[in-house]
Amino acid sequence: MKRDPIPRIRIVDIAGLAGVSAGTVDRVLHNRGEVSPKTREKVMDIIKELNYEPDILASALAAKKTFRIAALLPYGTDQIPFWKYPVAGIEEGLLEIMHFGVSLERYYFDFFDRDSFLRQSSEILNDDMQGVIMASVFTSEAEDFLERCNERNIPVVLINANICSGSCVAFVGQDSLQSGMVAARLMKYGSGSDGEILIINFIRDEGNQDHILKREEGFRKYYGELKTGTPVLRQLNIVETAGLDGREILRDAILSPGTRVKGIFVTNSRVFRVARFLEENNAGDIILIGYDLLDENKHFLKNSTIDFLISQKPREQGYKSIMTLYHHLVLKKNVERNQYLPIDIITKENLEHYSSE
Amino acid sequence: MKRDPIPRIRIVDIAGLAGVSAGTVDRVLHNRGEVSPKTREKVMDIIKELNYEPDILASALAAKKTFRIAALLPYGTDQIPFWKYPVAGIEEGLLEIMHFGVSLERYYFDFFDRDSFLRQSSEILNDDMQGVIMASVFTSEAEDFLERCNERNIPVVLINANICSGSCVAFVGQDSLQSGMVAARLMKYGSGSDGEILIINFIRDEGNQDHILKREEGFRKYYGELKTGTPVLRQLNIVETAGLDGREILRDAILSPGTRVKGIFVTNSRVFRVARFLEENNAGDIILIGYDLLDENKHFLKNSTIDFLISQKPREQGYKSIMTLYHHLVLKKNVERNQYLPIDIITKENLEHYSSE
DNA sequence: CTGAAAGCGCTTACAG
DNA sequence: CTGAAAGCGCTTACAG
Repeated sequence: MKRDPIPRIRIVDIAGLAGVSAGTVDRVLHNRGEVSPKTREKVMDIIKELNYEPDILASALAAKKTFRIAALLPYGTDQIPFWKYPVAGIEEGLLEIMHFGVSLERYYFDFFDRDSFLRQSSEILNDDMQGVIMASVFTSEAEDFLERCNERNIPVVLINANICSGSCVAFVGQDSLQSGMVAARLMKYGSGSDGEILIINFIRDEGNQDHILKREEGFRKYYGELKTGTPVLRQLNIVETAGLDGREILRDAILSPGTRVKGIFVTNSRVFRVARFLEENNAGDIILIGYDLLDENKHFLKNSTIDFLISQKPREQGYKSIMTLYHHLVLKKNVERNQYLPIDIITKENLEHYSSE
Repeated sequence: MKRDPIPRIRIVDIAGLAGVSAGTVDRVLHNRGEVSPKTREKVMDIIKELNYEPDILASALAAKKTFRIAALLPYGTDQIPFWKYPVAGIEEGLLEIMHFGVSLERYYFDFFDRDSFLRQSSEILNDDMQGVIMASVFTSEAEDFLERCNERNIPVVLINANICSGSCVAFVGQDSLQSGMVAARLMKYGSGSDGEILIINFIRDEGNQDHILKREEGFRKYYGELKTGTPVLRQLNIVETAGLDGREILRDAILSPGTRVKGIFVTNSRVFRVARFLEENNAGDIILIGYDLLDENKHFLKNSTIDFLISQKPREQGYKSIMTLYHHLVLKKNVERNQYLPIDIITKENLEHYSSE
C-alpha cells in the first residue's frame, strides 16, 4: 500500500550519464541551440529513456522569468454586472500560479464602446505582453486584434465568443446552442405540449449577438425534434435601451386578450426585466427561464418568479482561461482547443450551494 | 494600466533590517525556538510591517520535506463504481501540489466489509501519515479512527458523511437534505399536484445510511411546505441484495391495479435498477429522478427513461478534499470547516458538457 | 541563542 | 560548441 518515494531524476544525473555539463543539458532541454547535433542526440536519448520531467519549481525560481498576461475584457457595471465574475475567476487562478512568475495586467473596456476596445487592445500591443485573454464583444475588431497578435506570436485565449479561426490557443466558453436545448427541455417538461411559448431576445445596436441567436436556435431545435405535439413558439426582440418602452412591448405580447402564454424563455441575463413585469402584473404562474446569476435574477429565482436560470459559470470561465494560458505558456503543454463549460441548471433550491456564481 | 513588478521582500532583507542572519529569521518564521525574545520580537515586527510572504517555491525546494497523505476510501467496484470518481479528483489535485512535497498513499477498503476498513485504518496509524482523507462508511468505526487520529494530531478531512464532532479539519460533501429538496422541486414541476409519488430507498444491512434518509427527508420537506395540493408520497425500501426479488417488489408497487404512480424518486445511485424495470415494462412515461452519473444511469438518462440525475460531483469532492488538506498542512492556512458541493441537475441535454463526472 | 556555509534543482552569463 | 561558477530564496546541520 505504500509507495516508496522515487528519487527524482535531475539535470545533473542526465549530464553525468551523457558525459556533458548541466548547462549543455539545459540548452538541449530548451532548444537554445549552440549544441552539436551529436551531443544533442545523446542527451535527448537519455531524457527520453529516463522519462525526465523538470522540476518546475526549481526552474521558476532560477529563471526569474516573468510571464505577463493581459486580460482584455469589458468591465462589470451595474448595467452589465456579468463581467465581474470571469475577472474573479481569473484572479483566483492567478493566485495559484503567480509563484511561477505569472503576472496579470488588466485592460478593461466599455461593453458599449467600440473605441474603448480599440484603445485597450492597441495598448496591449505596445506593452509587450506574453499572452492575452480576450472577450470578443466586437467581432470584427476582435478578429483584427487576433490577427495582429498572431503576427507577433502572442497566444490568445478567447472567452465568450468563438471567433478563433485557427489562430487562437483555445476557446473557453459555453455551447450556446446546447444551452438553448437545455432551456427548452426544462420548458417542455414543465409546460407540456400546448399553449404558447415566448422567446425574448434583449438585443443591442452593435456588437456580437451570436450567442443569443445560438441559444434561440437551440431552443427551437429541441422543440423541432419532438415527436409529440408542440406549443406555438413566438419570438420577441426588445432593444436593450428600450427602457420603459420594454414594458409596453411585454404587455402587448403577454397580456393582450387572446394570448395564452404558458412560458417565456429569455435568451440572456436580462430575464429580470421580464420577471419584474410578471410580478407587477401578477402573472407569476407563467414559467420563466433565463440566464445568469445576477443579483436581480437571483432575487426573482428565490421568490419563484423565475423558475430556472442557466448559468454560464463565468467564474470558472475566467479560471480556466488563465490556467489554459499558463499551461500553454509556462508549462508548454498542449491544451484543449475547445473548452466547453458545464451548462448549469439553477433553481431556488440549489442556488445556495452553487459556488461558481 | 500596467503594474510595475514589486520587488519581493526576502528573508535576507528582513535579516538585514533586524541586524540578524537569515537563519535566525527562519527560526522566528517557523517557531523553532532558540531565539531570544528580544530578537524574536524585533524580527516579528519587521515581518508584520513589511507584510512579508515567504516564497513557497523556494521553501519547498530547500526543505525537501514530504507530506504523506493517506486516502482511506472504498475502492470502486462494478457494483459500486461511484468511488472511482473521488479518487480521480484526488489524483487531479495531487498533480497540482506534488511539486510541494505532497505524496499520496492509498488505503482502499471494501465498501461491504467492515473488517477491511478496520485493517486499513490501523495500517495508516502504523505508517506515519501526516494527513488523512476518509470516507466514513462505517460510522462508529470511523468515529473511533477519527479519535485516534486526534490523539496523534493527524488532521483528517471527511468526505461523504459529516461525523466530524469538532475534531476534523473539514467536511467536504453534499448537503443531502437540500439535494432531496431539489429532487422534489423537479418532481413537482413536472408532475403537478395529484397522483402518487414513490420514494425508493435501496438500502443495505449495515453501514451508514444517513445521506439516504436525509435525502428522503428533504424530498418530503419540500412537498410539506407547499401551499397547493400535493400528491400522495409513498415510501418503498428495497434491500440492496434483493437481486431479482427487487423486480417483484417494484412490480407490486408500480404496476399493480389501482396504483397511479406519476413519478419515482430513487434516493441513491441505484436508480438504474428502477429505470431498467420501467423500460422492460414500457412505463417510460413515469417521471424518474435519481442520483449520480454512473454509466448505467447515463445510459437511461440518454434514452429518456431517467428524467433527471442529481450529481454529487464526486470528482470535485476528491479534488477539494486533497486541496483542503494541502492548505491546512503545507500552507498552514485556515480552511472552511463545512464545504458543501454544488447540487448539480443533469439532464440528457447538459450531460455532454458536464465535466466533473 | 546566533551566524556562516552548504545545498535544493535549475538557469544564466561568462570565458574559452 | 561547451563547461564552470554564481545565483534564485529558503532551509538545515554545524560550530560556536
